[in-house]
Amino acid sequence: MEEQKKRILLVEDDPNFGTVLKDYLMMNDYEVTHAKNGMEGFEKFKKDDFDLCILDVMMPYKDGFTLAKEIREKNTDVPIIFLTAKTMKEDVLKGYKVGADDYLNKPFDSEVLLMKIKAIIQRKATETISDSKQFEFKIGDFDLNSKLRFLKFKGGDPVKLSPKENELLRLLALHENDLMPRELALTKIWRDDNYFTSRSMDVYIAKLRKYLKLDEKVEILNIHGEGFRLVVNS
Amino acid sequence: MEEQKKRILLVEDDPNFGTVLKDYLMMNDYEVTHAKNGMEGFEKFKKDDFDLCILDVMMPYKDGFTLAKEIREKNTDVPIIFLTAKTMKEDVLKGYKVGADDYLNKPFDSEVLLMKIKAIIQRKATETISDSKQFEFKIGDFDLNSKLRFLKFKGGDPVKLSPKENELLRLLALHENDLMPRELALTKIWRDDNYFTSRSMDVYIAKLRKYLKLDEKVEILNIHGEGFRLVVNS
DNA sequence: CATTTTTGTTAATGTAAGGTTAAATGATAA
DNA sequence: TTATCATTTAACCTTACATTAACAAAAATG
Repeated sequence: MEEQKKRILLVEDDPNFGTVLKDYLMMNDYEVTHAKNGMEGFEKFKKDDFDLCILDVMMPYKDGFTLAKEIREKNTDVPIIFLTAKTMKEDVLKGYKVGADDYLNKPFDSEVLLMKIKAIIQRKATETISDSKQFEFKIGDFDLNSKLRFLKFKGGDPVKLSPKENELLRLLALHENDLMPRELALTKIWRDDNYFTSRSMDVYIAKLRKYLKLDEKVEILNIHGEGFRLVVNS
Repeated sequence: MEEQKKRILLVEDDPNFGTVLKDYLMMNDYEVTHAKNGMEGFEKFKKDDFDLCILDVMMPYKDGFTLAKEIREKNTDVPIIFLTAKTMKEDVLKGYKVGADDYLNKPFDSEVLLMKIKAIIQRKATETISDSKQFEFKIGDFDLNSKLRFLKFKGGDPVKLSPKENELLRLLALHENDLMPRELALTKIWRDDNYFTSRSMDVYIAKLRKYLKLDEKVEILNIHGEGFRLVVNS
């Protein structure tokens, strides 16, 4: 039974290198879409579902980081590998901030790249078991539509949620009645776990609590030092 | 926001390099156990729970790969980072085979190492969502949920437990009707066994007894000089 | 039985985490 | 640009926790 080939988006402006790499990946049973710059890369990304993105950092018009940021806005989960010239520490660090899964210094060994690709795709595969896209939730008397970013109470008017409010409430809902670790929200939503992001999160928890007050059966409890718990009392 | 410090097992035979690295990691808020060879590394690994292992590949007696294999037999999940000299492709590939999460070529940039450590530990944190076994206990008429840290008596309201209360009660429950040695709790929970931690533990025993008074069939007995025993009389 | 050691209990203290509100900054659209 | 909204930072406050102290009681020791 031939498994579905994994799809890779390769964004690389050097035509020679790009082509060689694409061929090499295809020889190894990946389906590869090659974009020649950041702009084109983003267009192709929007049109298709990819299992992995490989982005060159240095590109004219739109560099790899900017592209990665745009990609992350659309999709918080696709793995991203950066290709950086030499050992540019700056780049590496910046890459991790944007949510890179790995980076490689050019020139690199193609077998190593292959191992990394395999490892990363497999990792995502195991993660994505319970992560099936869920965007609509019933929370007590509320309906949350986190695709359209609104929260509706019984018959009332839907309230618009800001992106952060929305993502946070969605994460809580995904773990309804269970612990939603602080760290999880911070890394998934804020992509950084420090004093300030943590404070920011608390502010958003307060906002959500305000919204949710309409239904007194619904509350967000804190588990000191661990995280929060969205409970619906019946 | 002092979350529990993450624990790293560092196995590195070069004493200078090892010590420097250890200090650097400790300065960055990790708890580091330094083993000077593979043998010692494995002993220490068995004795404790670590969030991450950093293994030098080249070591006398037992090299990093062999050690990694042994570690994997005990634990399929701990992230492992290899330190390999130069760009030894062989090593890198072999490392991935053994289930490495990453590798670094010596010499490496310490900031990069730090980013990798952060990224890897965070990744693991998000993966470890549904481990709901071994966290729920029935103690007489009580239900202990030690993941959500609450203790519920029959129909009553759940009482929140502090981290220490929770861990201690959980340890007692794991040994229900049996001796739970003082030393065990002190090393597992307080990570140190001295006069003060011992006094602190007694304070927590008192707190637990207070909670458990609701059910007169449940009590915590002291075994002088040995430890405590959680008994449920039927 | 007197003394030392271990355990029991309560209260005080210091620190960290979380809550709340408002102001400052950033980002976006009119 | 202004005006508007989203997000972060700041300030201040409250609560939660762990430790330590102080003293009482029990158990062991010789």
